[in-house]
Amino acid sequence: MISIANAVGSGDLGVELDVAEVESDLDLPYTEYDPSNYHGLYLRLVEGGPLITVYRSGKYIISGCSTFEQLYETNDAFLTTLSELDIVDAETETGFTVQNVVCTAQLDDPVDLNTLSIALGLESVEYEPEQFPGLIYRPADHPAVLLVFANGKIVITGASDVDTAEDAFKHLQKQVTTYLEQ
DNA sequence: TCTCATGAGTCTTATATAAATTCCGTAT
DNA sequence: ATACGGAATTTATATAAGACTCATGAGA
Repeated sequence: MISIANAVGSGDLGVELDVAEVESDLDLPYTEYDPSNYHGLYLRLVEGGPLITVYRSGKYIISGCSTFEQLYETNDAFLTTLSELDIVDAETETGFTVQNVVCTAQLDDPVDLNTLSIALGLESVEYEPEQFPGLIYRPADHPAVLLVFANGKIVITGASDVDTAEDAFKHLQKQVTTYLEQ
């Protein structure tokens, strides 16, 4: 009932890098390094696949994955590629961690966002339709942020695992059901 | 027929959300 | 000098506005 749209993870290679040099050493379908635009080196191991942003410090971010499996596989492939070029040791432990998961879900029915903002409690809601069509809900006891749209579509973001996102969504569903009954 | 204008329809961008990262500018 | 905020990236979501293309009509 909820599906992952984007998973983001980060790790640390533990070595300082000359990212311009790394870019030229790699033979990838996509690389981009333009310090005047951004100081991170962008890499894609697969065309159209997840994006890896590598920094001078050796820290890196992988984004654009639609499953955790793809995220970890991308991380493994990235480390393998780097170790083959002797940029890092094959045994490098990067402490790769999932940082954020963006999920989508759908409520059974359309919702009136003005009514819902009152039902959820104005203190935890931001809803300014002229600025953005979605209602922004930050549940007090769930570490995630939900975007609720009038047609019932939901975006859950800010959670570091799917269970947390799912709990937050279930909580929202319960609140919506309660408000419908009143 | 050719050119210009206007209309319609499509496409892009901005708006907002989270997280990691580093660097640059500003403010104290 | 230190501290802090904004910048770019990804992704779903939905609105509006502006940019843009193509067509058709009218006037010359």
